[in-house]
Amino acid sequence: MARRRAEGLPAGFYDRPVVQVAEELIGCTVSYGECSGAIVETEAYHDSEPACHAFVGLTPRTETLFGPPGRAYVYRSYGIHALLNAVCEPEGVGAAVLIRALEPIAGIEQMRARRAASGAQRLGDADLCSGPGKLTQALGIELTENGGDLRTGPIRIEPRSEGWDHPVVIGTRIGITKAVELEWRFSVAGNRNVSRPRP
DNA sequence: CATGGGATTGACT
DNA sequence: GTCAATCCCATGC
Repeated sequence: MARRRAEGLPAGFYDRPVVQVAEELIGCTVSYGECSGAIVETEAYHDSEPACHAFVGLTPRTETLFGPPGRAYVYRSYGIHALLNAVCEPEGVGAAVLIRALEPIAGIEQMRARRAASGAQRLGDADLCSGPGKLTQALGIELTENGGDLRTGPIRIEPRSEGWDHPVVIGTRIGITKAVELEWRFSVAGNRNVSRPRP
């Protein structure tokens, strides 16, 4: 059997309940330009709960969220950071998985250079992509990538490599003020790239 | 058209 | 532990 080529996840992967997709994205690979990393932390958001941007309904901002699954939703947070999400569930449902942290795989020196250019002082490997704002900085992802197809790029998400076997920890989402009780955060147990606070 | 609030990070007490 | 930086956009007048 031919070795699997690096290619996007199947088209139907994202067209499922967002919490399930969030868990299964752990271990998958995000790549952009020369840089790539394994997803070690995610959170799910759904228009049925108030922490989700799509809770307010269809607006210019949430257009991507309500669009077809498998696209990138990139938005600016706190006026400073770009945050990367994977749109899920059928078109017409506003749901997405926030990619919160990566374990760097390729392009590490470029990641370090970009993080340094953004003013970061701590630049160990575990400081490059250990947060949703950090990883977009490190990869150089901007708001212009909003709406891009995650199967074909420029931002691409690829399946887990064979033999991925790390326990996943479930917990509550971080940094939100509404629907704080939902346990929709997933992370790789003990991984140093997971953002703080660790579950 | 004015206002206010963030799915964050880094620096500082 | 606290706090400011800084942009987009939803909301309300």
